[in-house]
Amino acid sequence: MARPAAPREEIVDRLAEVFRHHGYEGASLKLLSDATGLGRSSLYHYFPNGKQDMASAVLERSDDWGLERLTPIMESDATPEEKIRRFANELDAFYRGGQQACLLELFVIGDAQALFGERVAARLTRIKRLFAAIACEAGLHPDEAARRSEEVLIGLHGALVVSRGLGDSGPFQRFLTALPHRLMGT
Amino acid sequence: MARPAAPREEIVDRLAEVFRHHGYEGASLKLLSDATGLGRSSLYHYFPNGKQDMASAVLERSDDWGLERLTPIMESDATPEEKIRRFANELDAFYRGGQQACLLELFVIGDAQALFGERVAARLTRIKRLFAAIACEAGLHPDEAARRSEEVLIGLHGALVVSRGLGDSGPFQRFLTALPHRLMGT
DNA sequence: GTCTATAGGAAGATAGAC
DNA sequence: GTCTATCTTCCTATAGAC
Repeated sequence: MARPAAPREEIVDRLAEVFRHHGYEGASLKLLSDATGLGRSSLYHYFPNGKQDMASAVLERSDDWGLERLTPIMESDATPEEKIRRFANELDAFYRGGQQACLLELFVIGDAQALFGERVAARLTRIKRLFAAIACEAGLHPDEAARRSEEVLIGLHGALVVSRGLGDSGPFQRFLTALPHRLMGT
Repeated sequence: MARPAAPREEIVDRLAEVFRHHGYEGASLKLLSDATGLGRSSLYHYFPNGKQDMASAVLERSDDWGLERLTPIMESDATPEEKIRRFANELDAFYRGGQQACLLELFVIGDAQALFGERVAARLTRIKRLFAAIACEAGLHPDEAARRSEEVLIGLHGALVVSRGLGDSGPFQRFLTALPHRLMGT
């Protein structure tokens, strides 16, 4: 049992680790309790609806991460190339070099699908639009930007799956390196 | 409870459906029993080590599928372009137009990771080599073929995640269409 | 807020009759 | 091979004292 996590944000971060490692169904209350250092009762105090609330909070915090880390980059006056390069750095840190699974792929399985499927779809769509916006900024035709942003969204999640499946960060790293060219290159 | 499945192959196919829909941890014996029409005892008769054996059989059958459906294409005297086009058709059928999850991504989560992680890695590597072989046949330099086969492997799994996450077959279909060009195009 | 205790059920797995 | 019955363990969730 880890030391107790005091601020709610840190609690949710530790919950996220468990969900990302074990998936929704595999994340038992015992694992969630151990990871946070909080007893079952304390968890239910913070999250009255139990596991479902915890997963929801984790998903929301992941949304917040996007707003906090990605939006400022978008709104900066950097060039599109520079923006996408910073994006790549953020993604690299967020997914720990590709060894950390994405919640979105975990939450379209089994019970979680019914609970969070729509939120997952919405989030995927938002990320895709973000990529498309950068490509448009770089001067690509909106249709071409949409096509490329889908490719890049696919590449991101595929690279995570493959890197984790092979136990090798290489594929994810190579994807991030090629990302600017994939999105906007000729 | 579905009608009983007689031949072992069909039993394993039905087990696979459950694993693909619910993941390893989410696939409870009740679900597995209902899907096959076999009681618990019967399941343990066929699979003495329970769920672990069932998942193993499912993984093995998925390997067999590759050998039965993909190897003949590889060994045919079709052009590389024709081979990859047939590959795409097989993949489309196997993943039901992109709405069916891949076992490999499900088995690198939680408990399944420890049990099947190495087999998953081996299988990913084999698929990658298959793609690379076709690209080589098409005349690409081995290094370039390796690079492209990784991209295509990433694209395949990413397209599955995104299509399922969005509840839209479009991304997977577009990936399959672009597959020949991605692997061998200029 | 956190503790202990426990309900109530579902999980994986097994035994023995047929 | 399949059935019923059962075991043990684990699960989510709640109640009530502190």
